[in-house]
Amino acid sequence: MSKQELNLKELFIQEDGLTEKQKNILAAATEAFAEKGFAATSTSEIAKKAGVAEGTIFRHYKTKKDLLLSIVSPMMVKLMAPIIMKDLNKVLDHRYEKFEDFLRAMLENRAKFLQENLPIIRILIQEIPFHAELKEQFIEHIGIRVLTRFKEIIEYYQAKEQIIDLPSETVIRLTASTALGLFATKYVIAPEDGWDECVEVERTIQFLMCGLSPR
Amino acid sequence: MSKQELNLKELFIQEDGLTEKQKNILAAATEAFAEKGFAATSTSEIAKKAGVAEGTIFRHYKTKKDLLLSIVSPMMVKLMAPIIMKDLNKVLDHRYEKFEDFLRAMLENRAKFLQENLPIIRILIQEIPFHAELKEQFIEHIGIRVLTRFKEIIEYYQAKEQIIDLPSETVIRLTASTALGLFATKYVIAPEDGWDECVEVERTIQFLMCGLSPR
Amino acid sequence: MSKQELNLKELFIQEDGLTEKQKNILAAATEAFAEKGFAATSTSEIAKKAGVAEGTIFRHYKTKKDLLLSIVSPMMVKLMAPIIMKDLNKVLDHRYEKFEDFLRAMLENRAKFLQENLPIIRILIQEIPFHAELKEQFIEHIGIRVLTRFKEIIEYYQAKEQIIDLPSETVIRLTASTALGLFATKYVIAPEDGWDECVEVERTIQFLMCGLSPR
Amino acid sequence: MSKQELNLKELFIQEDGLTEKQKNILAAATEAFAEKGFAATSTSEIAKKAGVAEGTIFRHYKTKKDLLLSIVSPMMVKLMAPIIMKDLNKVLDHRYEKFEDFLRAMLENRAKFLQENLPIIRILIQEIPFHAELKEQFIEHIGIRVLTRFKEIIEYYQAKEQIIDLPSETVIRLTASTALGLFATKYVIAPEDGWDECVEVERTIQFLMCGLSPR
DNA sequence: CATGAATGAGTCTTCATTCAT
DNA sequence: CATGAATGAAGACTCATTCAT
Repeated sequence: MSKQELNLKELFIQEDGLTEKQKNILAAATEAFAEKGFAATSTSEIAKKAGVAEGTIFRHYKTKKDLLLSIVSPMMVKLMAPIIMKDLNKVLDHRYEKFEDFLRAMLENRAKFLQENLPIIRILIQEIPFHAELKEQFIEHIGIRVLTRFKEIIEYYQAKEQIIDLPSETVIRLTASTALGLFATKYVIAPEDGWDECVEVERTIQFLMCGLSPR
Repeated sequence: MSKQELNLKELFIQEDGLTEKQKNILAAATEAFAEKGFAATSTSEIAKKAGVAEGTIFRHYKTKKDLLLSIVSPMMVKLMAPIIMKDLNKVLDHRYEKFEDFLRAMLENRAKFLQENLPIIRILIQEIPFHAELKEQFIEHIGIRVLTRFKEIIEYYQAKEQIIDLPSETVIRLTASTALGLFATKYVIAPEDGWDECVEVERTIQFLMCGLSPR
Repeated sequence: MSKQELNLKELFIQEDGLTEKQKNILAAATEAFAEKGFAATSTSEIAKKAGVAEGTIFRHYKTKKDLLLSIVSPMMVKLMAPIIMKDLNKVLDHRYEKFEDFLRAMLENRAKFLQENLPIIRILIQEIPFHAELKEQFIEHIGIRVLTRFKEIIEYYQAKEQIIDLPSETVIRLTASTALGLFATKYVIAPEDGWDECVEVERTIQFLMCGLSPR
Repeated sequence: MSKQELNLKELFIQEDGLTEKQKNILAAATEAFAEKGFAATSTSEIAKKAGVAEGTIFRHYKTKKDLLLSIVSPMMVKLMAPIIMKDLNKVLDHRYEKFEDFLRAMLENRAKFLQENLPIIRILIQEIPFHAELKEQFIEHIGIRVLTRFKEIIEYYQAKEQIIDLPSETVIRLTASTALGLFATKYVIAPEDGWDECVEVERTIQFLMCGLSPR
């Protein structure tokens, strides 16, 4: 069993009511889906990787798609949204006086979340275009709820005249693009050359602060 | 035949040395791959959609993967890289005195390119993680060549002290993230609510100009 | 189910660890291969004849060629070589004083073996030219081992001055040709007219005895 | 074009009324059939090897099987039988006084014939079991006619009391087996070790002379 | 005549899923 | 609960053959 696999198993270990075999299946499926894509992964492959019989998969997950949803949905429903909410509360409770501090805290926090859930997020991003349920769930759990939350925050800092008075959607778009670009560079492109995370994060924050400063 | 299909056929009509059937196949495959993904699309499906026998596909494209590469490779090799190069030359030849003008021109030009090649670019983005050849081609044709060109341009404007003196890679990252975020919002997220393209483009440019202005 | 098929099934019934379906598959494949040749037999045909789903064949035999080897290899590895060895020991242990007695015993024994394994031997003979693995196995199991054994026997009778003092390879060639010609006539050519086996065997033995008598 | 191929083309060059392309097709098909078997050879393969378009094959030979028969039938109808007859006449005209001389002449003559037509004879042997037409033709052209001729000859020498007074069929069987075994050893088995043709031929003749001598 | 694009039935093989053990 | 043999529909791909050029 590879190191990667072990990490994946740990991801599902906190889940309750899951037998050892179920965790194995989820871990194996996650690894395979992330690597080859949902459609190109066979259930027999997952079974072999998980060390269970093919039938066992279907005892726990009615269909292959069910298995996908069982991996990806909780990530949105149970993990992502609540964590975000909780974190956001923390963020606000701390009452970061400056938008810059809020930004720095968020970036750090999301970076950690990403790091820990990379394979599942990969699957989510790759499969969303092909599965209507996923798209709906995403819009419901992430889209609407998270967006609403962010709007409040943006408006909070706009009221304090720390950031430019554009529509909050636009501010979120610009901020999110910049942040996602940072993470994408780190995980998709960077590996090769010298990537100094801290420095790049700081540059990104300064860029955002300047770009969003009130005119 | 749907309107979408007709548009796709037009995309391949300019290609020379392709029979009518080949163009049908490419259009059908492009539509299907973009819609369901490469792995989830069957060759029989493509054949039906293209109005040809399944065998006909394999007369022209040795394997299903060959068909994918025949759609996506020219997009990189023949279309993307050269167009970018040519456009960039135009950009520089025009000697946009201000970085802002360059930015505006680029954004407009790329938006048009995207619009015209959306389905193929979709496929490219979705399939790159699963096909080593695509990744290699992308790095070779887009990654290295385009990046090099952009570096020169960034350094040109840095020398003119119009933009901040960060490493050109960082400037490119920030600019590209913001631009891609703009396009992504337009194509993936926006459709629903009122999206005023011109305004958003202008806001994005202002954001970039401020974010990248020399301190 | 034809009588032939039943006979074939009996051939595989002694094999252990084979399910009923596997035996059906082997019997059906043997019959089909013998009748139409390996390349001209389709797996769907075998499945139908065996009364199983096509997928079932591939659960037990990874490829069609695997199925061929599973029929033909054991015939060489497990059956032919050992039986020959055992029989030859019996032959020598009986210490047939006269070469003629040895010849008669061998002919009778091999005739029985042939009779029982005719279809598989047909396949073996027909497919050997097209499958390198078969050729190699044949050389290893039959060619070298059997030939070595025969040489010893020939030399034994040469030492006793019962047969002519030619190179043992030549004696084996002449004897084998004559024996195989006998069997070939029986199975390939004869069926039609009156074929008195006993008489022909005796004539063949007399022919060999005279042909190989010391000058 | 390989040396083998050139030889094969020469084989068909004497045929009249055949265009260059037809000869190419026959040569290519002969080589391919002999190498991989009829069923495992595709017409496209033959077309490529012959340097013609696929359609060209079907212009000259209605079906693939037709092509097989066009290669193999003349070998029996035009070449084999007549040659045998003519040769046999020569043999008898020479009035070989001794059976031994006849045997030696025949062996030499057939060896040459085999040598020159090896690939086609290979195909004939391999495909006869699977094609009823071939079997019929063989029986008609070779079986009956040749057998009848040989019978006369055997009886001729029996009358002269040079060979044993067994049924002529039996004498032919014994002689043919021995001769075929000689050729088989030469072409199928021998290549490896030192095979002294002349010596082996002589030994074979002596073996036959002794085996068939009147008691 | 020769071509080679087109065909669609057919090939081997894989798949998700079921069910008796 | 877990298993893995069994399934048959579907997958990618090949084939012999046809026909317009």
